[in-house]
Amino acid sequence: MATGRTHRPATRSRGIPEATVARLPLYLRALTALSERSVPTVSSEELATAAGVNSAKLRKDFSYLGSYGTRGVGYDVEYLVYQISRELGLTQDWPVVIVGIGNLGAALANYGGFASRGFRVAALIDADPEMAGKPVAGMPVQHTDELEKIISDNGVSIGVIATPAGAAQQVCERLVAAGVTSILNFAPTVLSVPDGVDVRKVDLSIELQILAFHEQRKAGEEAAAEAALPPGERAHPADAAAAVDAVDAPRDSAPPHAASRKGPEGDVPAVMPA
Amino acid sequence: MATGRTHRPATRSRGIPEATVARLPLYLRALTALSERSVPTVSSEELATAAGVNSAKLRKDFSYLGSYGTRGVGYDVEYLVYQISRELGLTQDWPVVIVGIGNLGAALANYGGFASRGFRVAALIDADPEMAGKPVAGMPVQHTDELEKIISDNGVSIGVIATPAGAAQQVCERLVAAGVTSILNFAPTVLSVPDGVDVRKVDLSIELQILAFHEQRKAGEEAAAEAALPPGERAHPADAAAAVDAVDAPRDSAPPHAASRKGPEGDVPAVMPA
DNA sequence: TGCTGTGAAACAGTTCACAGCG
DNA sequence: CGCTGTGAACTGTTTCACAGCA
Repeated sequence: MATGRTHRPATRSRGIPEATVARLPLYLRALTALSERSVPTVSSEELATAAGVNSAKLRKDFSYLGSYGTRGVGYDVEYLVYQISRELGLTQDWPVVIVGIGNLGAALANYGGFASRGFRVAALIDADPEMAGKPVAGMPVQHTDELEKIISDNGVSIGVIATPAGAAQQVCERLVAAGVTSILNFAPTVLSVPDGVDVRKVDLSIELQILAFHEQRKAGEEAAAEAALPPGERAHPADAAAAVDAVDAPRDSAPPHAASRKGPEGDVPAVMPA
Repeated sequence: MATGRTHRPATRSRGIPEATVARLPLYLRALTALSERSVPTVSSEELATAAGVNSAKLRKDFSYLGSYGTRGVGYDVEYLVYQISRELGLTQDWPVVIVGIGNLGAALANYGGFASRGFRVAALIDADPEMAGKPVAGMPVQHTDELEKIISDNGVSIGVIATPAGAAQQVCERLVAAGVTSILNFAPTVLSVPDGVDVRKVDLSIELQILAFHEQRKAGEEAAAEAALPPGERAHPADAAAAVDAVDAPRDSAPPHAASRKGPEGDVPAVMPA
């Protein structure tokens, strides 16, 4: 996902693993909730539950930041909130621009969670001249022509792309040329960026497709369980899934395109060839 | 993220790694684009570039699905589209419900990428009686009271939660009780679900926070480069980041809460203790 | 005593590099 | 000869289990 690690020769310390970084916001959210309830301290166990991870992982994660806990007691909530915020760079304000004010862009502009944690929407930008001047989330939409000026006037380094796929790469290039070095991409396309620019993507339909994969597999397992095949050469889950498939029959798109192929077994894979 | 792997003792084959599954939609998208341009075959190199990964990874990924390529030539685009679609379970139709028709929910309802790849929005559900009956994306919003009936009447197994955080867990429980086994959660909260239910989450502010982390680090590295400290005991990037911090001064939230702490070095870590 | 912090083991994912097939 | 398919090495992440401190 995020790319462009500036090759640091691992000079000991301060190499916080990417996986850990990705969880810090989760911990922060849980801690903020505790803080609001004026809970003074938490154990790794409690906090881990609240954040939806296991406690060993949480402790390991925190160990990369330093020794902020007290043995026998736990972690001081306020202090941890501060340390994690600082580590994430949230003790400063990050102006962001949102480019592409369609349904999604507008929803993002209205999303409160943005402002609440160190991010400030500096501008909304859209290519449609009709949109220009119209208020969205209490802020006038500006035209793409202004993009470069907006970026430099506001010192924006984080851009959010919510344009259609076709426009994304071009917008991305303009953002980068204007000085943006981190991009959150909602357009369903791969962005190519120069080294040193980070891109993270959020793709709704990809997430659904991943769920569908697991869903299909579950259906397969049920079927397999019900079928109660004789043991020995037991069917593996995918067979059952394939069976379900056969019942439903291929829906749209490319039909099997004849045999003459060497997939595991024509189209309905049985047991993998040894 | 996705949980509830039904412990299969790895009876050889058909254990497609989660990381690979997460990339299949990416390959599929790239392949679909090629297919539309009537490109008959691609090499791993070309396809990898289009999908934004490296070719070794792509070949390894495909090797989990079977041997679908031709040595010396590449992959047949149409055939691969079909195989990946099938593997992902997209040869069947998945009805989904969207719960929570606020800005984001409405944007999701209007999002075309849903329908285009095997997913069909079966219903839009909201708790607000005012919303009931109103058309969103050409479809009347239904009240939460109908949730259970909608799920079972349509055989929905995938639910999308776009409610405020406070309502998410409750909605989740109702969805699960009604038969949903895969959930895509946009609410900024941790959902707890029984075994066998998959949850994937999309959290805008988390993505931004991860970007902020890297952004801060970049700023730190620049500063370190400019400062040109004497070599030998070279400052590591975090020091510079801390320095930036000091200039900006802690913004909102918890102040340092005094010394008496054993973090790397009080509040402004210098060089890590040996 | 109860909890953190962390080495060490286990596991997952990526990259390398090349054998082997069309 | 060019490209796939894949063992093997490597890198990153998670989990275990327990020493050690408050």
